[in-house]
Amino acid sequence: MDNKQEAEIAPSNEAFQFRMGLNDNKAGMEGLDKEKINKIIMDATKGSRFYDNELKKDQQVNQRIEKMMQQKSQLTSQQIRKAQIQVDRLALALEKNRDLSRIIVHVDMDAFYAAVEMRDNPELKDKPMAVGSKSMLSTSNYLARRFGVRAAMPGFIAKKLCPALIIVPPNFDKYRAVSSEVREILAQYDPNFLPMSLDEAYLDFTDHLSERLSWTEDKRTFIIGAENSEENKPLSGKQEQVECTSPILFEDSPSFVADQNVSQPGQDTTEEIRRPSLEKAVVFGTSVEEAVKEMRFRIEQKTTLTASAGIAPNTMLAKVCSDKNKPNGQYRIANDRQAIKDFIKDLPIRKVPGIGKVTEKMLKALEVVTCTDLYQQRALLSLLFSETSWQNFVHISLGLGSTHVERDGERKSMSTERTFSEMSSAEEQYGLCQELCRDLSKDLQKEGLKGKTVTIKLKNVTFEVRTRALTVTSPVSTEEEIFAVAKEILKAEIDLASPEPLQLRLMGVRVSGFLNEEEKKHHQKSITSFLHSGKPGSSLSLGQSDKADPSALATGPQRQSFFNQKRAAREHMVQDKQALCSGFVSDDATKSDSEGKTETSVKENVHQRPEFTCPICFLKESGWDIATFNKHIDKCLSGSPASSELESPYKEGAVMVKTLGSDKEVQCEDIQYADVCTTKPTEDTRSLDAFNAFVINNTETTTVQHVELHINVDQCQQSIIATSLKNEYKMAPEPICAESVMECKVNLGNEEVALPSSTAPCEEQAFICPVCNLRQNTPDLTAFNRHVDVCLNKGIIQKLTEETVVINHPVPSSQHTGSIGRGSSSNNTKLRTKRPAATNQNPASKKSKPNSSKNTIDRFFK
DNA sequence: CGGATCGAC
DNA sequence: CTATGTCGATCCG
Repeated sequence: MDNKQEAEIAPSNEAFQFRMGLNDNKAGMEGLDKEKINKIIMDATKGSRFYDNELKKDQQVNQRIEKMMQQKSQLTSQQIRKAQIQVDRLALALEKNRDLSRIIVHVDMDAFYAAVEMRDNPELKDKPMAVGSKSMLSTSNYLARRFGVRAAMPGFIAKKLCPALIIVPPNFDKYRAVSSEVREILAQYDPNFLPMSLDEAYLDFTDHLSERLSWTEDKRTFIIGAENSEENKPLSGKQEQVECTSPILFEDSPSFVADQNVSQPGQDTTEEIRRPSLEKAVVFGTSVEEAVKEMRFRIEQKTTLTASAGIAPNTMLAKVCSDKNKPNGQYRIANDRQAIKDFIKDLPIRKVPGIGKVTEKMLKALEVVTCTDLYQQRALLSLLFSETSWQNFVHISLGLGSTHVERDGERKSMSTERTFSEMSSAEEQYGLCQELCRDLSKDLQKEGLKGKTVTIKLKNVTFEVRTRALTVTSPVSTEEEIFAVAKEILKAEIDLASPEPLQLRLMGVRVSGFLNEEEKKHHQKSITSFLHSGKPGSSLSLGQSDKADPSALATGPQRQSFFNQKRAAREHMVQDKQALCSGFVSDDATKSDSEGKTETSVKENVHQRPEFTCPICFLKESGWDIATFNKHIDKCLSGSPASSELESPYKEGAVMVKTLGSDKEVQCEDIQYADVCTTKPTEDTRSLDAFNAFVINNTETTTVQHVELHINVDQCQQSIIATSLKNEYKMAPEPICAESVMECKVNLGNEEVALPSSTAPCEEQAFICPVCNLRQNTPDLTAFNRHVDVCLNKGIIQKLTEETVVINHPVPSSQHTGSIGRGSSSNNTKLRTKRPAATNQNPASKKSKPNSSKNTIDRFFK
């Protein structure tokens, strides 16, 4: 038993291995070496129930890896080659589209909580300390880190590593206060900066920098020791300025405080810096580095705390950079492709945000450790991981990331949970559950949220976690409402464990499935506020409103909402967009938030016009009373067309066809554009042209033989362009149209993707009608387009639902028949796959099947 | 929709 | 004695 245990534990111990930080354990300093640290941790860990559970989790990961390796062993070189082409195509497109125009900064306060505590209590300054509780630490100072004391480590283990460790309970209010001081400074470099937590934020410095270029020197001059005057203003505004005659120009790498406390940020001589006698003016340059130094300088002046920063062309790289010269340092990757490549080359994947412990281990099993490995194995990875995952990998290995900082949308859930000493009595458990519901309901009501899904989370004394959820029809928010649901779930769990009591160490309650703005209005049956938020036109203003006021719930973050989609679709169909505004509130009404004013103006508006206009389908009706009108809107909102006059939004389609000769290199001339509008010509040719231009620029001379098809439906030009780059064969936003055309056109390389057998291989310079499959060897584009138009008009376009359109082909070609919308033929499934949102920062997740965890589930709570 | 898992702070 | 709390995303069934 023992032997076997040892053998199994050995490889798993990696999970507990301590990772030495870059700046740890400098020679001559007090501390522990890595081996000692690991031994102490192991001794304190082994045999605990926590450890048992960790081992079990580790085993599960190992099983996933095993499955993955087995999958890998069954791959043929053929498959890999094919995948390689696909992946490379994505990589090529991404590379072409690389945006090097932005300068993103990630700021990160050094050991934030610990630093604040040390600042406010001089006794702590030269002692190892950490902030947290006996059971869990949230951060430690740099002295404590030499002993291996880290965030997310239980206090009792930290004490074993470092008996002298002082553990300070957290003061979140204080941290929040300091944080907002810091944020005031950040806002001056990017008013739209994105805070990730109290001590971290992303900024887009691009705009600041271009302005900064024209700034006079005094706007970039600051005084040391002036942090107490509400803000260290640029010199020009200062009256009591001191000896600005000899400004200190900053040198390159050592920062302003470097000479005073380079290795010991905790022990800095803040008194001296503060003392007025030391006041000096410093001038910062106009470069990025200087600007960021200036920002860090001001943070330190104001708070006596240091920050580190990373500067890069995108958020992912900036984040990695900010870690590079921490603490109290900064690092920049130039906006230059080669610089990025050099940086990425040996970067361990674990460093990149989104790659955690598990992903690291899985990739390690495939001998992927650095970003270079990640790139080299891209084809393999695309076959072993989910689409979102491998595409994320490709992004990472190319050093790509989000190039803009955007605030998150509305919250999706709210929860509270508590850990406690073992609890077995059902009575107690119900009581606790109610208490949690009470707390949660308070929080929910603070934000005015109601949700339809209640989830409870239970953790065993053996650390097994299980969650149980229930979705109810009417949204809940009060303690009673939530508890009514939570109680049911809890009861079911208690009953399930039956004679045995539940032995819990944690319980949590979560509410999700919030009503969105529309649904809220809907629920209130308040048509006035509905109209208020539904003013057309606001979504056309190029996202300005978003940035300007992210807190404006009424109009702001609802970009992707059902309502806006409908509205946008409708707007696009109407030639004169101005016309839409008639009958709605005027601009200033939506703009100002003075409630009474807008309310009345809306009411008047509705009152004075006996004619109602549905804000969703824009149907006008004069005979309605408000009740009928509301009913109509309800119907419209629920997704079914409330009016038969509602036109199909799928009026336009445009197909881009590239016809390539076999094994011939593609030249720009080979690319033909066919506009196959169904019933109406495409309205927005400008963006279509942009799209074509892109494709043409993008083909270069690849040897890949393929046909691309892009369907352009309703208003989504932009997003289609963006997403089509991600994956060529999934780009059609309207699967029906895409498939029906694809089937006769697609010819993806010689041995590649299976095609309908009747499709003859394309010949060079030949046009094939996407509808009737007719081949025309005379390359007359206009004639061809005319033919396609005619052909399409013969086809009957039927609107089945809001989302599906079926084209009945006049040509009885076998592969065209059948309803393509629902279940359809095998190899086309990809075409129908709905794309994920085109976000860059996706945490990786795996495709490999979940381990049959039946066993563990059955044994849960035993 | 429900449940599990990952990842970040 | 003693291993957090909260949130979003993703994947699978």
